[in-house]
Amino acid sequence: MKQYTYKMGLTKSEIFTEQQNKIALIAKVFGHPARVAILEHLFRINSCVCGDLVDEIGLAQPTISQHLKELKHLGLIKGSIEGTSVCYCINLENWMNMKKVMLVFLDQDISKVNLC
Amino acid sequence: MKQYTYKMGLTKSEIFTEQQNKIALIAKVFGHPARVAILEHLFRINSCVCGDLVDEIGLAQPTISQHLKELKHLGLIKGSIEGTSVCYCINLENWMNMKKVMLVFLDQDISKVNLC
DNA sequence: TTGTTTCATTGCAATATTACGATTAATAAT
DNA sequence: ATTATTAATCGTAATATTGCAATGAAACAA
Repeated sequence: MKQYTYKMGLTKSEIFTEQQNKIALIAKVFGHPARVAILEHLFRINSCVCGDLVDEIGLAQPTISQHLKELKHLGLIKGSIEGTSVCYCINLENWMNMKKVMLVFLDQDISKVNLC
Repeated sequence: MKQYTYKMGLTKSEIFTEQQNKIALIAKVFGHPARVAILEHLFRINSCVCGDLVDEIGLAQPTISQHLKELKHLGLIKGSIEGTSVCYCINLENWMNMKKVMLVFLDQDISKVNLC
C-alpha cells in the first residue's frame, strides 16, 4: 500500500512510525466534510459521476474534482471513464484495509488508562 | 459535545451535515502523526507530563504543547496541574464518544456498494 | 529573594489547504 | 466539421498548519 507513504509537507514524518504516518494520512483525507460526504454518497448510491456530486454537495466542479483526486490518491475510490463522464465508486478492498488500520488505532486498550 | 462545532477556515461547513462536520473535525485532529503518537503514548503510559512527550516524540517543546492543545480542544485528553508540571491523560468518556462517531462512519454498509 | 524547572504563549517563516474562475482535453451529438 | 457535455487541470487568493526560537507565567528549591 504505497498510498500511505507520502510526504506531509512541514510535518517531520521521518520521526514517526510507519503506522503512525499511515493513520495520520488516512485521517487527513477524512478531515474535510466534503470528502466525508462524497464517500457517504458513494456508499448510498451504487454508481456515481462527478456531476452528480457537484449537485449533491454544492461545491464548484473543480473543487469536487480536487477532493475526488485526494480520495483516489489514497485508493479509497476508483473511477472508470464512461463516455464523457467518469463513474466513481468505492474501492472496497482498500476501504477494508484502511478500516483495519484505523480500528487498531481506535480500539486501544483502555483497561490500563490512568485518569487524572 | 460542543467540541465538534468549530469553524474550519475556508471550509464551507454550513453546507454539510453536523455528522459530516463532526467526523471531519475528529479526523483532522488525527491527521498528524505527532498527535497519533501522543495519544498512543498516553494509552501505553498511565500518566504523563509534557516533558516526557518532548523526549519521547522528538519535536520541540512548543510544538508538542501546541499539539496537546488541539487534543485538549477536541476533549480527547485532559491535563491536571501537579506543581510545575502538567499531568495529561486520556479523557475516556470523550474518547468513547469520539469512537462511536468514527465507527458509524467506518462501518458503512458495504453490501449494496457497486463496483466499477 | 534568586534561581530553576516546567509548560504555555507569542511571533514568525515555510508550506499546505480550500475554493473557484478560466481553460483544456476528450468524447458525444448534430 | 461544429457544437455541447463532462471532468481534469491551471492559476490564484484567502486562510490554515507546522515548527521553533524567544519569552512569559507559575510553582518549587536554595
